[in-house]
Amino acid sequence: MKKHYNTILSLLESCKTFGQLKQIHGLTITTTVVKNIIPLSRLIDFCTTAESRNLSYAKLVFSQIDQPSVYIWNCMIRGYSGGDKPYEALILCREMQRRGHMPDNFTFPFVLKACSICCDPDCGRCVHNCIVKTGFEVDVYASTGLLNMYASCGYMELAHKVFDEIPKWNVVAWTSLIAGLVNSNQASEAITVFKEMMHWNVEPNEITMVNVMVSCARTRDIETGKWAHNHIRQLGFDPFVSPVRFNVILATAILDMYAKCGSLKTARDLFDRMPLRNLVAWNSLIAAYSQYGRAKEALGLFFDMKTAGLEPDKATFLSIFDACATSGALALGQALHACVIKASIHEDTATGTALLDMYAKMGDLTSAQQVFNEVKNKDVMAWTSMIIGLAMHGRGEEALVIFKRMQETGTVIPDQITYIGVLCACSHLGLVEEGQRQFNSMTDVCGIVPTVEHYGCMVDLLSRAGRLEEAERFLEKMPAEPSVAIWGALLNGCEIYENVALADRLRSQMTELKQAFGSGVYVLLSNIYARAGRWEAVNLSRDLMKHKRVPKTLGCSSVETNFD
DNA sequence: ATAGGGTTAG
Repeated sequence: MKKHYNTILSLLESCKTFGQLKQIHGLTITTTVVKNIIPLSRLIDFCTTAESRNLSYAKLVFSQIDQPSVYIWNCMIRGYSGGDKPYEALILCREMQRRGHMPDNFTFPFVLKACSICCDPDCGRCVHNCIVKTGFEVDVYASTGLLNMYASCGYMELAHKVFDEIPKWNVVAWTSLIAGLVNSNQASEAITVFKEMMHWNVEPNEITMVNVMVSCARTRDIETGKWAHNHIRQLGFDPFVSPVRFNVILATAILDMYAKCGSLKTARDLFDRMPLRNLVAWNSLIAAYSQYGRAKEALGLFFDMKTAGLEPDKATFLSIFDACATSGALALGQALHACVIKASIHEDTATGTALLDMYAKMGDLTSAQQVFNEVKNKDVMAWTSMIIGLAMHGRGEEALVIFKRMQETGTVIPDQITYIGVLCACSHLGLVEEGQRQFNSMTDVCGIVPTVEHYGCMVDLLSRAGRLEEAERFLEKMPAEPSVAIWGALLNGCEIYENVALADRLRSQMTELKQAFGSGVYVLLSNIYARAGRWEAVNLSRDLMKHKRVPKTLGCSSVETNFD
């Protein structure tokens, strides 16, 4: 009996595969070792660790144990918290308490992980209370778990509070806080926290630096990014210097930092030096080429990727559809549309949106609408892309119909971009009252603070309709300096409706500004004065250019070019 | 005997 017991324990020790485990389990039954808690614990441990997880088998063994120890409960909870049914971990934890076992310092990290994955901060709060009640709030693992739980549920104030109460901040606690800030779109705060961590002389590790790189990428802070890269080198784990144990995630994060900040040459160089490139690395560089207007190179890299044997995923398609749109590669776009359908991701919200956006930009609104109709869960961006696509192509009525349908869903709330499309549609249709109504409900009902673009749309709308005084009033209300396009829209109205007095006022206002104006504005002004026979004023308008030493090339608008 | 933080996208 004792001999069997020891044999089984040593067999379990060296057990590598699930097949072996089942044999050993059989052995415990035939040798009646089965009731002994230690081999059972080992069995459960094996079935609940990440590499060899088999939860149904673990559950089977578990159900045959009369009095599971806390260790066994913990293993089961660990297994579920890392599996595809994390809420089962929460149920098990409750069951464990019902059967008279209090969770311990090992239980909490697992349960909190389950709360994070389930995004269940209410449950997380209960666990928090339990941690306080059982006196484990001083445990660094429990606190870090809490910190992560709050951060991943978006409760950064609570995460901060937990962090502040940790007695001694180690690198993991700092990194958790940094990661939490990154995940809740507070990348610049993450950098601040990182600098504070350095101030406390806590040495960052690779995971810290991944988060720092992501923060620099998101904030386009290449200065800190370069500094951090250099620091990684000094710490001796720059994957591009010592690729012995190449950390592909850190390498990709560094690559992406340079890529997002527009240092495409450096990014490309690093990419070429990577001994191992995963899909994320390819996607990062493809996205950068696409976003920095180098569509041809994005497409080239995409084909290289296919040659290298990698299959594009959603992220790849997003960049590629954009690149197709800007380079006018309709045939390729259509072929990839077929690929997307084959991979059955055409119903995916982001993919569908990128696809419809591509068709809309190329003027194929029929296809754009078809794609739009097939998108399963249309979010704001899907609706907005469709609205802007229609508005851009002079199909304002349909744009407004789509907007109405969007409001009727009652679940999708328009954002500031949606309203740009809506106001643009009104402007092209000459629907002054409708445009004003929409502008008001945007601010009053939706609480959106209008940006320069929104005011620009209103100025454009009113100018086209000849309601120049109202347009001027909008100009005065603008939160920032009007863009060239807005001055242009108003001057355009002055020209059409022959309002020289307003043109005069605008000219003197514009002369006061530091901003540069292109020859378009000058031409407009000159025309207005010339038509009114005010030849002496034509020279005044020329001052607008002379003073600011503006090159005679046209500074065209963002508002106009995007939507006309 | 069990534990915490990581890369790409509109």
